[in-house]
Amino acid sequence: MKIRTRFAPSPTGMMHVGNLRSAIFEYLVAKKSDGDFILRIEDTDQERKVEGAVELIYETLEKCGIIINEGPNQGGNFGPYVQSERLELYQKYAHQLVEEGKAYFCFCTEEELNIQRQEAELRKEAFLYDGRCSHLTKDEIKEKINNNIPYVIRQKMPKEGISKYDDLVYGEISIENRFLEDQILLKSDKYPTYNFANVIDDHLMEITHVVRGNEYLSSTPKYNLLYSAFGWPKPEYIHLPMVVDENGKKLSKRHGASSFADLINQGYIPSAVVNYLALLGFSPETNEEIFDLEHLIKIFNPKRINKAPAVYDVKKLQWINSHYIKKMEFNDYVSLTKPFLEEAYDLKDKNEEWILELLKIYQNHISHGKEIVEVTRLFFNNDFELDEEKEAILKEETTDIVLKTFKEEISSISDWTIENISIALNNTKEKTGVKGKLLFMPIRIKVSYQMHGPELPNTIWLLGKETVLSRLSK
RNA sequence: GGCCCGUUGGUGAAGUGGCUUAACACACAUGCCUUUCACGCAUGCAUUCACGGGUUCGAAUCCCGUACGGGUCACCA
Repeated sequence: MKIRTRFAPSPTGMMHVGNLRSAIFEYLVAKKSDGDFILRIEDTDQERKVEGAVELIYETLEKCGIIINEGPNQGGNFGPYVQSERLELYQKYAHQLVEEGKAYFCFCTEEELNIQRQEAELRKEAFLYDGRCSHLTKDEIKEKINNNIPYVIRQKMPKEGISKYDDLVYGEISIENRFLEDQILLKSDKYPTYNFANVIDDHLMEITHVVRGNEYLSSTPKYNLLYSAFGWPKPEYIHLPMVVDENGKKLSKRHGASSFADLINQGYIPSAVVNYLALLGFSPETNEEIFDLEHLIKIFNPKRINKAPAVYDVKKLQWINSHYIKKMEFNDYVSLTKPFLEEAYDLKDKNEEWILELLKIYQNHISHGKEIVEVTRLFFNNDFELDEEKEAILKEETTDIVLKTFKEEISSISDWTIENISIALNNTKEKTGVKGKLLFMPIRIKVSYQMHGPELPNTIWLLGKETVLSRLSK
């Protein structure tokens, strides 16, 4: 049987990295066995629907190189792929269960239930719906329906026994049935609940492997009870460990840089983000950490997904991204970084050669596109504070003579080239007898206000003779 | 509170009963290279796997308990 997985986001606006990570794993599970990856839009919550969200999902998956086999835009044999277009289906199946006596109409209002909930809370008990509406007679039901009293449809859950299932990652999970509530299948607005629509669609779309976050670990028995009620085969379950922030909390939308679009806007590379996200809860058998999607499919193995929460570590993402930046073609690197530079600084009196050289010397130094702005600030601003460490170096006894000599050497350069600047540095070494750190540090600090940076001659060349002389004189 | 899940170095994370005197990566430190730094290369960094018991000739790996962390208990998805 062909393996089929699905990514089933709700169109609520942005693409969270946690969602993307699920999509990647779902894609990997399918592609590992040459299966199909399906996109299904779960828009049963009318209130949270956001305009343009579906387009954003498409755009994101495309940037990441994830190819959708079936979905709203590409069609397929199991459509429609948008839940709001499948409403009759849910109606039909919910009523089928009612007719078979496996579900019932419930006329309890939200207010009534809230009161019961509060009472249970006062008694420090967990609230479970007591199933009172399941005892209504046929006539009572008919009367209420005729009077247009709103209702929901609830599934009758077993009161005793144990439900268990095998998760590919977490192993056997079991829960006592008495903790399960008669779950709502159809809401009073005639829309299905998430759980119900999910099961119906996964079955009708012949999904073989359900891959999702482990927040569903304990509600999966409920899903299984639904499959059982219909007599349908159950899918395999692969629950992914949760993605948490550095404090161990579930990654929230407030967390900085947690949406894919944010990362791209900061100059992260989609393939690097995919690479990093795949490492969240999975580790390959070999020690490699840098891989593209194609290679990832080869080395992926769902058995190597681990159970402990995965920490979303921006430092590691940056490291991976910087790796991709170093490996980039120079032209691509320019298109990644140049817009950030143009946005942050006034470049109208700089020529193209200068801009390209500036970008070039930082290709090995930045972790994401936007970092080019901070790192090149010294070319556009003069107001920098020097810390104690730098001041200490400027107080070295050889500093004055080094700076004085170097200034003279720079002044006498007529042809402003990197080569000639290197010669000037060398001459300074010869004339003063100072070398190494004591030679370079004072010059670097005076000229760039920094202790670290790319090649000094290149930096000086970019700064220009005038600026260098004026900074050396300060 | 009930139920479910997790807990390996500064950080991420391998490891599923003996090849482990616990991989690898990030970070950090040192050395080499480079007329500095960075890049690159090399080396170092957990006598120990939350804690306490148990099973075993042998446990990070299996069992029980405790602690801590997280998830879940909606007419949200």
